[in-house]
Amino acid sequence: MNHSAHTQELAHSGTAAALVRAALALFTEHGYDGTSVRAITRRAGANLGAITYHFGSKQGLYDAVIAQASGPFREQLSAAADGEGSPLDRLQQVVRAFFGHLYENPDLPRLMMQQLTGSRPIPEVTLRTMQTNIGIIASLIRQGQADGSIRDGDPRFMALSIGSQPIWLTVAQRGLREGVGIDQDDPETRARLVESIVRFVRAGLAAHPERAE
Amino acid sequence: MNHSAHTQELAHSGTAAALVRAALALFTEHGYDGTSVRAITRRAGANLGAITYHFGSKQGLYDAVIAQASGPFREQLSAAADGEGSPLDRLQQVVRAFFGHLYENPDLPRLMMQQLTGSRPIPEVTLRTMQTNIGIIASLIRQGQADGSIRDGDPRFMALSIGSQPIWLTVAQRGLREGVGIDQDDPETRARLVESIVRFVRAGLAAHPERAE
DNA sequence: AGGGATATAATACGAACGTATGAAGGGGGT
DNA sequence: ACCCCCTTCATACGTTCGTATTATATCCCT
Repeated sequence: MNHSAHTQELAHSGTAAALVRAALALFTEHGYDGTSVRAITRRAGANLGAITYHFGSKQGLYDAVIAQASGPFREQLSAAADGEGSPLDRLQQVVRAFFGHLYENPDLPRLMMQQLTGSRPIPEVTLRTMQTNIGIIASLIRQGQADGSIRDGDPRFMALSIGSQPIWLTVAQRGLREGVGIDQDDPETRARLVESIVRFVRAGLAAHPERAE
Repeated sequence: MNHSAHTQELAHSGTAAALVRAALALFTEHGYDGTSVRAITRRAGANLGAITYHFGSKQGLYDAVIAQASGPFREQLSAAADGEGSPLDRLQQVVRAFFGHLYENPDLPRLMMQQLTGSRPIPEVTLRTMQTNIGIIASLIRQGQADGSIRDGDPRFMALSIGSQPIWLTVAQRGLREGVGIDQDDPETRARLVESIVRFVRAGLAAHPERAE
């Protein structure tokens, strides 16, 4: 039997990787309790016992899924934060990167939300991801406050104001389409929405009113 | 048997109301699939068959729970929108009311999030609630744009920027406490956080820079 | 006071769940 | 060719699930 440090490696025999892929889709769609090991193995083309064999248990597979999905998020954001320009300009890039990554990995925010709204312990990697992302934004804000381009206020709270917008907007996508008539699957709508958020964030932070950008 | 228009009336025999109360708590905590009818009836002090009898099925009870929880939200918000003062002042009040209601009814945002991230159809009442709340905020923004106090931009998108903050911050409460060290259970922290959001929103909307409020 | 609707109770049923078990494949290394 | 280890497979076990069924209380109305 195997299922030891499977939260790291993920090439495996193909079966394990297929299980993670299938499980990511199903957990995202139906939640942990709503997804059966039979559904996962069927979708992965694997045997019913494959999850027990490779990951020890359903929970073990879930942990592996979370770890794999959360990993790249932090890197992408800190890359945007290390760019060129004034703090305000870089924050703008961070917001765009935030949206970009969430739009390309729509599973991630849904999974994170399920963890936050659920009752089981929030996985370590999720907490770290939140902490890092808030930290990145807050540190940019502090820089802007130091050079006078960003107004006063607790940088961490302001970072929450910023981060909440991409997260909620991507999580609520389905509800916004069906209930409010805003369809983020339409590229033009999405672009205008992102730019609206970017402008809102910039205006919410700036110490002085700004001419056109 | 009964279970007809039970989404409306809710006084009932006491048993039905107790079922709704117990179900609200358990659905919020563990989700729909994570909550068994046995757990609900046990907590409500009712017989196993009570859910079938009063609501027809587990899903019927869930619908009743959603309807009861979502109802008061819209009213509270539109009350704040009808207050005194400039559009910016009233928007400020709306944000405070938003937070106030979510803090007092912490089940509501978690339930709504579960619906948005889940796969089953989003209940009609939830979609209506989203629509109304966005509409209220957007209409205040339009007023402010008309009198020149609020800058240009799509009012509905700006409304999303505003609404996303109270919602996400209350839903993510547990994660923020455990992962970022921001504890909204502490009244002082909460107050400072809300005021930070209010200022952020005001700055994000205002057409002209403003002196102290 | 008695009868008919309304509510609660105890139990049964079939299906689906997560996991355990043991047997059957299937390639390298010697 | 052989063995051995890793993987896959088929199937069984015990639980728990949502709902149905049937019997017993409880209450209002004339």
